[in-house]
Amino acid sequence: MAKGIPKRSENYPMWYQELVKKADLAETSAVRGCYVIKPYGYAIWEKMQATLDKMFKETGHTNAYFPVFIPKSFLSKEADHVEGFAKECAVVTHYRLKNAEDGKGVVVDPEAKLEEELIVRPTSETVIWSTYKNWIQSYRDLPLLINQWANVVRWEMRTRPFLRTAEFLWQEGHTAHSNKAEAVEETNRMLGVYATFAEDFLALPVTKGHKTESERFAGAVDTLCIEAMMQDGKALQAGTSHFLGQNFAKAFDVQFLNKENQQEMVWGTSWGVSTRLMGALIMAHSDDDGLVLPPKLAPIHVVIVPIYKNDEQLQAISKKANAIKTALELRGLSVKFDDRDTYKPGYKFNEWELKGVPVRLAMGPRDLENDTIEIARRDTKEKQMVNFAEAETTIIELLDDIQLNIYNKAQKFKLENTHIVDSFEEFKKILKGNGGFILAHWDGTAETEAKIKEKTKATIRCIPFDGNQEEGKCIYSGKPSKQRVLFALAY
RNA sequence: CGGGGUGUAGCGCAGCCCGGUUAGCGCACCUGGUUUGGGACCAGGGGGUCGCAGGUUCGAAUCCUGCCACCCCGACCA
Repeated sequence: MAKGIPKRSENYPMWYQELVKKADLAETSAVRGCYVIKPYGYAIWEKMQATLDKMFKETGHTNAYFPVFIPKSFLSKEADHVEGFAKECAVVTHYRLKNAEDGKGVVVDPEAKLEEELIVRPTSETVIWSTYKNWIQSYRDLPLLINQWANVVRWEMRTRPFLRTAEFLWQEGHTAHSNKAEAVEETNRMLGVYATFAEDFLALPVTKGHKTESERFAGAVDTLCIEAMMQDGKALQAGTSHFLGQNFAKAFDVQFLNKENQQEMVWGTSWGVSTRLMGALIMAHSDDDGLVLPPKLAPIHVVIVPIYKNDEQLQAISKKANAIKTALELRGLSVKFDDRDTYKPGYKFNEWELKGVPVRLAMGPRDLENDTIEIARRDTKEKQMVNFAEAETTIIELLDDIQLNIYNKAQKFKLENTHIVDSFEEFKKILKGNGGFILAHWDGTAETEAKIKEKTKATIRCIPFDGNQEEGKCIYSGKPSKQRVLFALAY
């Protein structure tokens, strides 16, 4: 076991936080609730960004950037929206400091009070729709498909690295359409992009579905989401895509002239994923030895650790190590030759395992003699000895296998911990035990949903797309229901 | 904002109850040497206004009072 990390099974939250710290992903900062993302953690985020950005462009979107400050009045234009975010906004009231009269530091200059306070964006619908009003006049201006990479601030009471932070990095897509069908299609398309990204890159199986009315995004007509299962059985919302209807168009008076020369309100969508995905990645795959990164998102694919007793051996090993490094790099892989002479091999093995590097190569005197190399995979910790000449192809195949294996393992875990439940007693029993996803009937009312939450802390994560239509009785009220919904404890 | 806890070296902690040499240990760091196929060892070394402010006392990390900060569990949330 990695030194200093608690066991996953013993204290999951602490294991998670320690892992984030020990694997060099992030650390607490001077500002409460704000975290520093360290270079290794940021490198993973950059990989996610690059992949998503490509997918957005492939679906016709372009990037732009809007201001971080939002005039207070903007936020109140959409009633539900302001209600949803009002409680967690950082507000800028002044624009200047001055030297304190007692000579101790600086104070806010009361003379420099802003006429209208500015809100540090918790999300950008309002600034963006106020801008779209100027950009959209005709049906020819539509659809407008924009994405923004940005930071947002939500003043949360309790924070946890990556999962919930006062400031976080994300992308937010904001699109405008001439008709409802097209906007709905866009909402679905982008949820699909997220699901594909989660499954193919994060190696994380997700459940797609609709949020219930009470869990819906503030200002949306419909909120779609992908929900993933963490290793403690809790659910994590990994991405959302909102159909905004004409709510923001009405709030900001965004109209267009259609082909018949009639004014119409624009239809909108918005969708986002955040650095929370980092949390998902960590919690879904890591083990007691540290991170397990899917090759497609690993900043370093292969690390080479030399084992040597003297300079001549190191020279000989370096030559071969650099040869395989170059060969793999030509295949587009990121390879690290760890020739630090300040640490022993055992230390390096543990360190790279902690950091989740998918493949480790070790080469020592024995390998020089036999013309072999040791290949170790992070996910299963299996090692194999192969002829040096075969190393390259073995590694390439191994990386694909690891990506697949990590996904399959997560998928198996998800299936094993998804329960079909027909009584409230069993429902409570499962939540008290290992948790997981619970598929149960619900009468469709917010009252029942709230009661269940109050009694069990479990929430409806989503109404799954792939749920079979079947007659049943609500697990709590006994009233008729047509479809099972997904319940779970959530992050 | 409720309930609990902790502040002592970069990190993790002991010492406090029962006041008394120069405040200690592990990790990390620096120097030298031996090591190197799963977190090396030996020797030497550097680093502290014991959270802050008062008080009690011949004497306070230790006792008392006040303040501050942070963490955990709830409520809130991507």
